[in-house]
Amino acid sequence: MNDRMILVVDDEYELLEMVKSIFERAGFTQVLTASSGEAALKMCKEQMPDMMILDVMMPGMDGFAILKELRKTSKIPVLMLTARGEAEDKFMGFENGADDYLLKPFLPKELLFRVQAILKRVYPEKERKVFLDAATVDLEKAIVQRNGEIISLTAKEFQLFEKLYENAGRIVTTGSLCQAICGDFWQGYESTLATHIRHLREKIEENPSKPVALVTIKGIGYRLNIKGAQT
Amino acid sequence: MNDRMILVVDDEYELLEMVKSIFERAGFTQVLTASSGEAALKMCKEQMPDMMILDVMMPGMDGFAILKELRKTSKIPVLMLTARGEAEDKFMGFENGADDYLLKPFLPKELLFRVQAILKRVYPEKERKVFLDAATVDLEKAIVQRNGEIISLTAKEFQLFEKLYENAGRIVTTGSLCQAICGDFWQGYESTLATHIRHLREKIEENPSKPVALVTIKGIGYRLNIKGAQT
DNA sequence: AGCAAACTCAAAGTTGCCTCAAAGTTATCT
DNA sequence: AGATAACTTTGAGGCAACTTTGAGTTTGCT
Repeated sequence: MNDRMILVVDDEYELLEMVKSIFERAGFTQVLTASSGEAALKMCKEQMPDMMILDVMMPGMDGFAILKELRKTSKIPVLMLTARGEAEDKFMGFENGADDYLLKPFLPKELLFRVQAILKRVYPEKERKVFLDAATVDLEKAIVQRNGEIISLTAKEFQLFEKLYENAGRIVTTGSLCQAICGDFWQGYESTLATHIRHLREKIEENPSKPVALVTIKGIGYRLNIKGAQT
Repeated sequence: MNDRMILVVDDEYELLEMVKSIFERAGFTQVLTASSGEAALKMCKEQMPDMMILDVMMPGMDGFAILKELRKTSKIPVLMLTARGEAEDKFMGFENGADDYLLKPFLPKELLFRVQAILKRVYPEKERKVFLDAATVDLEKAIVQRNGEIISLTAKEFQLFEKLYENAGRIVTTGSLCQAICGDFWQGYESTLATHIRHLREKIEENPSKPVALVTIKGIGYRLNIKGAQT
């Protein structure tokens, strides 16, 4: 879904992989990594990523030096990762042109949210709205508009809708949907999924019992019908 | 965004670029540079900048000479940069018509702050007001107007509101808000944040227990809804 | 120093999302 | 048509997150 290119820079292999997987799990398809300042700067020139995640503490060229060098030629947004001891240095990072910073250790959710906030701010997209038969869903704000009324989606409902929207017009299996909501070990979650489907229908359908947009494909799964694209 | 035109005058390329990037990162879109007194004076005539940053120590025409010459024709505000040794000269600068001075080396934040203070003083802006569902917040004065009543915000409440306002319409994570208020080591501050949220709601909401403007996004953070931009 | 306002934090109270099960309904197959 | 499997619908319980209150501490002002 999210096709922005992200460059993660850190000397620790562990952290590099962790951050990379956080983004990949979130649907980012282009995640580059670099383990030194030199490599990072080179990659920046060649690949032109949309955003950089930069660890401050690195041997050789540290995060600040990299940032300073980078700023001579590029304005791409940077989020810095700093450890506890480096507290006051971080101000330097901010003033030198970092867009945000995060203290280690951090929650994956926190990192994702901040990166997405920066991306939205720097590359303002047109509204990501999905038009359905009876309602309109705003993917930015996770809200539904129906009859002028504004209804907000819960976390699970939103995940569910996103998964369906990614495959709009096509059938999505029950297992696939369960996985999108509750992760890998979803066996036995089917009945709960049904409840979420119900709740989502109550928000996006004119008549939840006679669904038009989110239809059941018996024995297989569900399909979301959106307006403007039909098959 | 700040669209005031700023002219930076210095003979050192490094400093020139640094100052320029400080302003550009802060949202200034028109930053000119000049590396000699002659060039600076010429630019002043042609471009009519709104403000000048002037280094005292320069070969040829020094800062004082430039300022003296400038004042024959212009009243634009000037902030002078002086090195430590030139401390007493500062009085000369002041008397010659400088609006402020700053000792090198300085923190970018400090420079920005002073420049913005001067700009506000010299070019008083229209009111920066935020309209909410039940109240109006004045960002200059840090006060809230509701039902004709005037309520002032405390420091933390104001910081909190500013952070939310910067991201108006978007979700701001709890961590981000804590960070904005109490700095870096915010883990464990969440419950205090909740209290500030409560107090802020008591000031800006009609019914703090049924918030309309400052809404909770369960599990993630909060969002500020402002009037005039909504869908 | 003394006071008031602001801040912090913990503890109790509340909300609402998620889950799951049980009963009802619909589609499909023979 | 009847049987069966799949899906729908409802409701109740649990739990984590959020709210609210109050009391203690700090801060800033006179």
